[in-house]
Order: sequence, then C-alpha cells, then structure tokens
Amino acid sequence: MSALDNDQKRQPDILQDVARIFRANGFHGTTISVVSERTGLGKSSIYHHFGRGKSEMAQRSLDVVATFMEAMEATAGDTSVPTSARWEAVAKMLREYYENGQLGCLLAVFSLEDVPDELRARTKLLFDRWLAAMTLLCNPDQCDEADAQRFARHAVMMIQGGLVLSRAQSSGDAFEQALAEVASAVSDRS
Amino acid sequence: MSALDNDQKRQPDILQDVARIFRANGFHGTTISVVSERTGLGKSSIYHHFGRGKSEMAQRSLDVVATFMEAMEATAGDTSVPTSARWEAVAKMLREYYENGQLGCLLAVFSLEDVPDELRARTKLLFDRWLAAMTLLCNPDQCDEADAQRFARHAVMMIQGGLVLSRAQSSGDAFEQALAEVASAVSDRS
DNA sequence: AATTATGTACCGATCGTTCGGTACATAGTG
DNA sequence: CACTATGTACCGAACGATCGGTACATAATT
Repeated sequence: MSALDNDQKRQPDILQDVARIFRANGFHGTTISVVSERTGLGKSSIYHHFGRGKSEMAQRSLDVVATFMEAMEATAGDTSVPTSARWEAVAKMLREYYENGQLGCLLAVFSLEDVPDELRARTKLLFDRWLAAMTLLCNPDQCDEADAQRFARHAVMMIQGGLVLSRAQSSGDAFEQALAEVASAVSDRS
Repeated sequence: MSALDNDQKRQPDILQDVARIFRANGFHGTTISVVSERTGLGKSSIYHHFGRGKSEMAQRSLDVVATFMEAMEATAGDTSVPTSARWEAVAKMLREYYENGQLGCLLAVFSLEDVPDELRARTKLLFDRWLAAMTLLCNPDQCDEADAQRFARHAVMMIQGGLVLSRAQSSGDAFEQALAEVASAVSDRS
C-alpha cells in the first residue's frame, strides 16, 4: 500500500456522500457548502469532480440509483430461485439500501420537490424500471400482465409509503411492516 | 358586493396559496419571491400576514393540515354510518385534498426534507393523528387494537406511496389504486 | 384618528459558480 | 540524467444573484 491513496478520498466515496446528502436533504436542501463540509473537500474542489456543478451531482446520484435498480432487476428475475426466496433477496437489498427505513429515497424526494426537467424525467424512468423489476416477482401462471402491474405498483407504493412514515416517526417499524405486507402479497401469487 | 374584496385577496386564500406552494415545492424549494409572485402580494405584504416569516408560513400551513385531520377524524368516527361508507367518505375527502393525486402532501415533504425541529415535531404529531383517525375505520369486534394500528399504518403508507408514485408519473392512477386497496382492506375487517 | 394593508428601498448572509493558483505525480524529450 | 510539459487533485478568494428579513413612508379602511 502506497502512502498516496491512504489519505485521500476516492471518487466513488465522494459520490456516495453526495447521493446520501441528496437523499437526506432533498435537492433544494442540498447546498454546495454542506457537500463541502461532509466530503471534507473545499468548495472549489467539488467542481473538479462534478464539472457541471449541482446538476451533475444530482445526475450522478441517479446513476447510483440506476445501478441499484439493475441489481434488483437481476435478483427479482433470477428464475433459478423460487419466487418467495427471490422476494426475500430483494427485501434484503432494500433493507440495506434504505438502512432499515432510516434513509430516504432519492426518487421520492426528486418526485415531490420541484426539480429541473432533466432530473424529473430520469426520475420517472427509474420508477418505471423499478416497477418492471417488481413484475418479475409475479408467477405468469398465476396472474396476467395487468395483475402483475397492479402488484408492482402495490409493492413500490408500499415501500415508498413505509419510507415516508418511517422518516416521519424516526422509526423503521413502518418500513418493516411495508416489507412484510409485500411479502404476503408475493406468497398470494405464487 | 363592495369594491373591496373584489380586487384584493382574502387572508384564508393567501394561506391556501402558501400551503399549496409548500406542498408542490417543499420547504427549501419555497422561496419568498415565489410566494410573492403566486399570491400577487409584495414582499412586505407577505410579512404583514406572516409576521415571523417563512417559519410562520410553514406552521400555519400545518394548521390547515390539522384542520383537515380533524375533519377526517370526525368522518371516520361517525358511527351512525356503516364502516365501508365511512371509508368512502374519507376517500372522497382525500381525493379532493390531494386533487386526485396530483398535489403532494405537506407532511410527506416536511418528513423527507431536513426541516427545522419545530416543524419536524409537529409533522410527526400530525401523522400520529392521521393514524389514530384511520383506526376508527376498524370494527372493534373484528380486530384488536394491534390489528387496528396495523391497518391504520397500511392505509397511511398506501396513500403516501400512491402520492409519491402519482407525482413521479404525473398520473393519478397509482393514487386511485392505493385508495382501492385500502377500500378492500376496510371491507375485510367489517 | 387609528388601524390595517401595501409599495419602495434596503440589509447582511448565503446561494451556486468561477477564478487564479499550488502541490505533486507521471510522461515525454534532449 | 536533467528538463519540460501534461494531468490530477485540491484550495482560498471572490463573483453576481438570490436568499430571508427589515425600515419606513404611503395609501386604504374603520
């Protein structure tokens, strides 16, 4: 190990910090000076990593979400595993990503706030992707496509609602109940 | 009709405008200049109506929510009406208040953003009040208290999730599905 | 006349962003 | 080897704009 990379912060870490700030404070609540404090970087140094400023920070944070959606899609669509086990794997990912309901959802805050059009558009697409991933948890023998889409919406709404309530109450109970309700909905269709 | 109230804006109308802006843009996304534009009032006029500034605007907006919660509590607890009809009355109120899922929830945006402590505390209390109101839709013969609280959380989470998804997709479909799912949950317990 | 409502002008602080420049590591050139 | 680029990572200082908020004079209503 060289002495170099020991002290400095790596690029992915910076992005993770930024994404986390957006998730906790929203778009308008995230200021460059807060990013500067939390990352330990000077204000101007941030513009070295995110050349187009705040909008690039938001976009790259959505990239992180997109990666998570891909992983969730792969897990939900792994037909070598029974449906209920697939959901349990997805639930585990969700618990980790949302830190048991303590950490907010980037898609939710960007949806509820008034954000620039480019962000709003990508947020919508990522929600569609999430919905598509959730339909993979439906057994095609048990339910038709419309039913699968209803289930996907049910799951995403449940999780989002659980996150909102958990944040409001500073307790992960609601989030955990939401996951449990989705689990029973999964077992109803498999 | 006097010439007075024709031209100028009435106090309750101003508050309604302000609350609507908070619901659409969030706390940090709501600026005094935007409030000035949307209400048509000059800056000093705004500070005449809300002496303590932005924090008072937010608090009084929460007052509006509190009034709505009271009304919902009364409707949900009107035992002279069968349970399913009570829910339908509540659903109607919700559709109106959230404008079929197009308009966001003040409690949700205040929960997801990083707002001053006084706002966060009141937001939490109002969520508790909402939950309490929803338990009134449970028939005490059919379910015990723990079950009623689970139902209340289910309902609130469903609605909040529906609002998030509806806003993201610019379509009231998710919100409507959420209301329908709560309706069937109500009929399961009555 | 007193009270309420509004407009003009202004304030310090902070916003997102850019500027000019430093430190250092690597790559090419003589 | 010495020497000059070139690139990466960072910083403090400052920019114009906007933030939330105030002071004060004026107009309207009671």
